[in-house]
Amino acid sequence: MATGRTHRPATRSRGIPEATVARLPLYLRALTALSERSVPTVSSEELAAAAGVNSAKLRKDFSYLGSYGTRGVGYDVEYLVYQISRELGLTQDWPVVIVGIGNLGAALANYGGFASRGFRVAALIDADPAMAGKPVAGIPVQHSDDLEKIIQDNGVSIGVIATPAGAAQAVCDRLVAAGVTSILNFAPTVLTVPDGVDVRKVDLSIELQILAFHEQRKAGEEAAHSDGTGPAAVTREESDASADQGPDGDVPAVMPA
Amino acid sequence: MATGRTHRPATRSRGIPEATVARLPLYLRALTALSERSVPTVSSEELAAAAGVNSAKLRKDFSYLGSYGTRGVGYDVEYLVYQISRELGLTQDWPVVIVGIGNLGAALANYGGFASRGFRVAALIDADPAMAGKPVAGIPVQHSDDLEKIIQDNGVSIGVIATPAGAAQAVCDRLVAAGVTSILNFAPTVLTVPDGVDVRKVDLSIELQILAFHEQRKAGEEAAHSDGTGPAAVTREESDASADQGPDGDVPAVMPA
DNA sequence: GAGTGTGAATCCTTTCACAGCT
DNA sequence: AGCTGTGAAAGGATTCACACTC
Repeated sequence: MATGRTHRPATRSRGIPEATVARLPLYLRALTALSERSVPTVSSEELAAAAGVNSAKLRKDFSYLGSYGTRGVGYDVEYLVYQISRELGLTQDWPVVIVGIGNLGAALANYGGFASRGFRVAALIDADPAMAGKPVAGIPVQHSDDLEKIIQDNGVSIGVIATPAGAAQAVCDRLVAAGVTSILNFAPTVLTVPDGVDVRKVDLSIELQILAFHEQRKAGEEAAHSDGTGPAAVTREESDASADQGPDGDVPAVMPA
Repeated sequence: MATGRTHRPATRSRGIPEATVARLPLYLRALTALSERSVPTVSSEELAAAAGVNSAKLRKDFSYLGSYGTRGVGYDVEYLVYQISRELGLTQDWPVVIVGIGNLGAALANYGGFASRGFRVAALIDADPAMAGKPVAGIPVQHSDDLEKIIQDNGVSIGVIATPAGAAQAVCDRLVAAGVTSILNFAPTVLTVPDGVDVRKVDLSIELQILAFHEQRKAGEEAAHSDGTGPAAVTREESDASADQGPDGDVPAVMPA
């Protein structure tokens, strides 16, 4: 789903399934933690537990990357970190711009997770002239009039949209026209983009609504029979967060305050 | 994904596929927009375009809810809004607590999308004593010592975790112990919860990493010529238009202002 | 003995295409 | 004539289970 589906059938099989790609960052995070604790190797079982997936899935996922494990032993942590980083394109530095420096944009700018893993906040952009020059997370906000120039000067190909829904499509169009080919959209709107541009969306209220659905069901079930099924036993989360959706994101409006 | 699955073979079988559930909020948003414009009915084709999915999928999704359309005509907007809201459990009011009122927590508290659709921010909770009493989005922050009491007094069953990663599991445990059964997790950690508790996660850096993967692939593909440099100095120009999504084939506008 | 790598089976999701209602 | 609702086909993703390697 999301993202570059298209060019696939043809050419060489660098064919890693989307579902696998979506889990690689998870594995990477777990591996990084192990690496920091100087753990030299892990079994699929251990790593799977740390990442919150099951081990068969993890092994299958890794099999798409190649045979990086050792039978009877497990995986070399450092080596795997490198391989996954390379596969994800994180061995290089990606300059990112964030457009829309409201509460959310500021939160994103301050979010350490970006900088830590291959991403660098190259610029913050906002339409409000009053914001211009003000530093957020140590980076001065620039006015959106200069959007195209900023994109080009910094060679940015990834943009983050954190504007109100009403402004998102226009911002998106300008980003794309200026050369951005990947967009992470936080605005609750469906973005329309040309082919070849990837959009992923993160939609807070949608996630809550999905939870509400399950919550409601639980309430209904209880009514049926209080059952004696042993509760508990521990499971792991997982969920995929942010349904990825097609090349575009979500839906039209109804906006926030 | 997530969610406690399978208990019981399910007598009732309110069996709506997860993938469908994840799209219902999307449809709902599109329908709400139509409703506000007083549009009385929509065809699956139109609604699908607005939601960014294809019409066959949409019809199949709706078929799990029942037969709410009229052949030859389409769907009654108001009626569908009601049916989907009910299915998602949004006809009732869900009190939500947000734990961790940093940049992100504040952004969430201010996010209008919550209040608008069945959710009510019942309380903001933070571990920093200095925050206590300070209003964020008009709601006074409360100290985390009182977490259990707050949950119980407000009958909260949905919690949002926006704390740093290190604090997330402990907060999660306390929420669950106090009665919360659905958690939306923004902290970059895998949460372990008892069976019967749903966790969905939203992970910003994972989304970016997925984009980087595809971005890298694009760069590699056009490697036939030019460059030699990193992704930083890209000059793009592909983009052939025609986002696939819209089954109708309307070509997106690519121009900015 | 321990643990990876992977065909084969299973399950879930999407897409097709058309019968059937209005 | 138009559009929904849905079996059936196709495609993915997950899980099983075991041969194979260290």
